[in-house]
Amino acid sequence: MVTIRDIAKAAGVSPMTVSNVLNSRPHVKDSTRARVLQTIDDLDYRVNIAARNLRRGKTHTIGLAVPEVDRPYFGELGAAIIENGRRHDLNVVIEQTERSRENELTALALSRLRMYDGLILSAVGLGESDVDLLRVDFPVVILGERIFQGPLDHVATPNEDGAHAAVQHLIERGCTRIIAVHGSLSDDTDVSSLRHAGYRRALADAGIEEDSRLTLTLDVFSPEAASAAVHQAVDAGLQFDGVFCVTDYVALGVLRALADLGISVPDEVKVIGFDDVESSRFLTPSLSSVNPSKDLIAAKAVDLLVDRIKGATGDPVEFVSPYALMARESTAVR
Amino acid sequence: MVTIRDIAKAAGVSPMTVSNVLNSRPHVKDSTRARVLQTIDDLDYRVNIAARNLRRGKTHTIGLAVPEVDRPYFGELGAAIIENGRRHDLNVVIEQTERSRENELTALALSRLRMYDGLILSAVGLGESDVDLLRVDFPVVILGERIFQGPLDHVATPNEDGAHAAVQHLIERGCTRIIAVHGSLSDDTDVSSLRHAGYRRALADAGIEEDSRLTLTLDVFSPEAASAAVHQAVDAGLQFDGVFCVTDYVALGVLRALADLGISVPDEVKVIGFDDVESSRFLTPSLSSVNPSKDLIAAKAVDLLVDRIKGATGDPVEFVSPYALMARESTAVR
DNA sequence: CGCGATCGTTGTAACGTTATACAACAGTCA
DNA sequence: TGACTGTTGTATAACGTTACAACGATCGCG
Repeated sequence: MVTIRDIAKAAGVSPMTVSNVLNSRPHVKDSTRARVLQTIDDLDYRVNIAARNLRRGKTHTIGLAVPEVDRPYFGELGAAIIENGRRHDLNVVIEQTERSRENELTALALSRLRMYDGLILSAVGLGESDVDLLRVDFPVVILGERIFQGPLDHVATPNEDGAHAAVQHLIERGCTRIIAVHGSLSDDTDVSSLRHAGYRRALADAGIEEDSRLTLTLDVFSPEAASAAVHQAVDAGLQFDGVFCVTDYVALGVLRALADLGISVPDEVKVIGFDDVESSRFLTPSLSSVNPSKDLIAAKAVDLLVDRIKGATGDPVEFVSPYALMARESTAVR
Repeated sequence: MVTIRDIAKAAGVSPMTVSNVLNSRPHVKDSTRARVLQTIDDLDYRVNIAARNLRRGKTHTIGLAVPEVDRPYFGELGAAIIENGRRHDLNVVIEQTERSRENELTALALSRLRMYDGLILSAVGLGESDVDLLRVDFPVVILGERIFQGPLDHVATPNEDGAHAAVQHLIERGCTRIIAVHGSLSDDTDVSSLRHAGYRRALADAGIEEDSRLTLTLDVFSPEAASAAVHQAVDAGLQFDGVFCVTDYVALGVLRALADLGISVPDEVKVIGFDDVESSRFLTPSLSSVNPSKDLIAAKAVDLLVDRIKGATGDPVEFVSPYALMARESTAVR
């Protein structure tokens, strides 16, 4: 392995001068700089990042831990975070927690942390009860779904208000019997519960009485499961004219099931999702959805993290991103 | 920052003994071990990974560089690689190259490399002409699309044969005028060119004469662009009864355009994609596609990389994964 | 011409961990 | 008794980089 010392020897300078050249610091004569660069090129030298990180105590890298990298929403979120990281000269690496509380704690607390200057954690497994475990002396921003009044900065999705707007939109378009398709409502702060609260509030605001049979709960969070749930509901004779899906990902299965059953969207049933994933615009029918301003979420999360990395010590910040309702064919009136 | 030395002092042992405890090495009395562990817990000590990596010269982490993390195919690939990495106790981090040759070279050659024990690079910007730049003395597996007879192990997608099977399938279902929707055919080894070759061979095998007007080339690789291209072709009066899409991602735009134009799939036009992304099963109509055995690709890539990390020095391996044709509604005959 | 400021460069000492070699000690066996 | 084995522990010296202080040389200025 070629080290800085080899370069120094070959170029006839001290290791420190090589280091100065590598870091484009001033106070190096142009001719010396050129000679060192030439030597670096000749010997095909590469900086050893581990050594540099050790010495500097910084890695210029932040981690992004998401539940699943193969869910479109998290792919798009990752791309947005990477883009914002670049603005601050930060390298971003993505890790997967597999939706498990344990892995989220691992990402958060375990040794690996030390390879990053900070972490953006999209938490779905951790809950209010884990607040004490979040007291880490390390820059972390909690992202996305749950509400935390914890010790960490939090960038939240407008879950309840967004869901409220979505369901209100269905009601405005004439729906009165609206199904809600959710993941399991494990506690009061998971995505499904928060969005369900918005659903209920919208019904209440419109004076529509809630019917618990209209809430379909999935044990697995997937289009397959959503599709199966809709099939089962229809087979059981459930009447409905609208479906609010907790995510676009789930809506994919719902739309598919309705097509299988020969139920026309939007004529017989209107469907709306949440997340406004790229592909939703291209489905047939195109899927109405709530856009949670992913780019803003990413920008805010990175900015907050950078502040903390720089040493900001203020109280934890809670930021709820705005949302926009994207009305498309799946909720059209004709 | 609490170091191993602090623990040693507090527990009344040498730093080396703490290290031995941390790495569960033998030759430490149980009582000593317990005392050290207690001290570690008391002082809330965490290993400094940078220091350990420097000293050990290993990181137990591999990188996966993909063009775009927000394309479903790469999300799914990432998930598969992570899963296979776990089998070898390897941490996987994902980076984005933005489809640029330059960034791919950066990921490959630049300093960052040193934070990983190896790299899996899904190359779309690099070409045959860059072969010399690939002579790195570092474990790297090239993934996916292009053909390389380079100095590195290569796990290839069955591009030509898969495309051939897809187009043959269209022909068997009665299509005779088949559009091909591609990205730019920049050289002979990019995805589009390879798959296009399969398209042409299938036409030739069936005795269908090629019509160059039926090849639609996108300058941007997106559903939007694909949709626009189909609109334009139809407006120009182009007659066709089948569409072969270079990826499912592009097919999304094609299906959407056909729906906009009131052209029925599969009755008037049959459509097939490539990649067999998860959502394709749920589209209406569900999209026929070529499944390139993503899991096998991931497993093979990780295995090869692990071998190289362990020091295997044999000739570069070229592995082409098998494919499976998934016939769905978009190519059904009724 | 003398003095402080600036420039270009260097030596030294870490950063926190671990590989290596070896020391101290107890027990075993001939 | 002494040579040996095995256990438990430690001292030392790195890994490759960079912060810091300090050096001689050059320069501008009064």
